[in-house]
Amino acid sequence: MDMEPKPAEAVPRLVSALRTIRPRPNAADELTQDLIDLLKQEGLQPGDRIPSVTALAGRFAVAPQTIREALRRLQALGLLDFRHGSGVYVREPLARVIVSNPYTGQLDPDVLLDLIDARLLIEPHLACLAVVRGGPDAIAELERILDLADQSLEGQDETLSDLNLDFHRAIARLSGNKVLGQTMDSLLDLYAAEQMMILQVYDNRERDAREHRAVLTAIRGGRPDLAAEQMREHLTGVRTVVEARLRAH
Amino acid sequence: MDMEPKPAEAVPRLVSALRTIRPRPNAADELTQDLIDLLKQEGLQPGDRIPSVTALAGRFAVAPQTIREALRRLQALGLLDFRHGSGVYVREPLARVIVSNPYTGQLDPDVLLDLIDARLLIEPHLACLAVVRGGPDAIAELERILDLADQSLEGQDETLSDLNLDFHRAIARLSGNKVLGQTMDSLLDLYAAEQMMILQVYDNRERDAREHRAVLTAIRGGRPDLAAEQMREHLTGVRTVVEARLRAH
DNA sequence: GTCAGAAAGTGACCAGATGACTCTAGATCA
DNA sequence: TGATCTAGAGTCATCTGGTCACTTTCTGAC
Repeated sequence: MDMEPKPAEAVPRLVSALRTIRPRPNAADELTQDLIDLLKQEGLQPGDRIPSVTALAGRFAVAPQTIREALRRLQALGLLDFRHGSGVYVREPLARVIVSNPYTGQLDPDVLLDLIDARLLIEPHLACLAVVRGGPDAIAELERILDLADQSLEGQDETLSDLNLDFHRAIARLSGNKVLGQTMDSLLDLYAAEQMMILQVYDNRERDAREHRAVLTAIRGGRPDLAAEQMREHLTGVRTVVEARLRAH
Repeated sequence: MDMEPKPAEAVPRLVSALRTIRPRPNAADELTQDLIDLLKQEGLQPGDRIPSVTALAGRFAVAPQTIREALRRLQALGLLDFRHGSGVYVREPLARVIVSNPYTGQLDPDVLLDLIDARLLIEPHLACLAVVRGGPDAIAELERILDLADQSLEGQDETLSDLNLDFHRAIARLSGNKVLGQTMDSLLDLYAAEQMMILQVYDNRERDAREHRAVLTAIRGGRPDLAAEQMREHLTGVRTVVEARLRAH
């Protein structure tokens, strides 16, 4: 029963002819969609700078504040990156469909365990797919990440942690399933934030390195079931350690 | 320096004493976090109205526009709902960690298939968990949804579609894993939007109803493996239909 | 009691201005 | 020559103050 009294004068979308008058309520709502369409159309990639707020305001014939509100939404979704005095930059592929909430403070312990359980369901399957779809160059990439991690075994906590997560992300990407890849990216974002906060000294460096190598070996050997099993064992170990650590506190 | 004539009466931040002076750049960044903390602390639930923009501006001693930018981010994450002339309302549990991008236009065909494959990995597992964790009242809820769906078999497309998706969401919630539950909610949001756009007349009503009943029967019978298998079969069927439909076009 | 209309509250948006930060092209200096 | 410093332009961050649109509520007439 939605007989809208809204006059709804067919609005010409971006590209060329701009609308003459933008209907009052929720210009920013449509603007957000229009903006992302425009940025996609211009083929902007992560790292690229988008036009300035004032330029966009001129282009869409709205006030700069309205543009800012629309861009803020895309920032919340992790798609854009604001840099004071410099500009607004693309951060993630603009077609990304699944994202994580960047404003979750510290996760509840049970949510953290749910998160690991989710990884435990998804990642072994991805490792399996990675065997099927991974070419030589992809395997070389995985190897490169683990080599860098080995070199950082004695170094910064954060660097090593990032590299280890990169390994997991790379496998997710390798699976070829974009949705699952983005889902894993989001889950790992959450996990990384948590790791920085309460798992700072979770120091199973050698063990992580060993288990990651085992996964890579299985992938290189073309053994999907083994890759899944190694990944499962690895994450089960992680879960055990995290659970013990949560209890300790 | 910004020697503001502003008296800067020590702003009483939430909880207790926080920073005295808010650093100029990116007030909205911290504001977003502070706002969500405040709303959580006040125990606001989905459906509740949050304080007005001007009230919040006064409370945090910033301009209304700054509050708006912060709230826009939470809107993009699906946590808040702006209603012109009425107020801003809580839409989702504020602790939600995984969300979908509401500004994805039409999904690429391969992404849509990836989406179904993701469901195919996750949902059978959730159906299995639902058997273990589901009590009598939960099963009654599932039954209620399917009964309503049956009554809508001849009615609105959209109503039936919503009910069918509700069935899947309910099972995801039943699993007890909050992260996987939210992940499924996000995936189903994407699927629902797509369904509205290109699968309008995907009309396997009776078949859907039958297969949903089969899943429910397995859950009620306390047979986890069977529930997973029925869910897998159901989704495999969906995938086949969607794939055929995509090829047809 | 019902209904229409006024009034208040609230969001949507614009215009204009100031401050702060980044980046770069010249100018300066060793 | 080459490195360093500086001034300026470009850009984001925020404030102030206003107008309009929509919703909700209350009031008064019927």
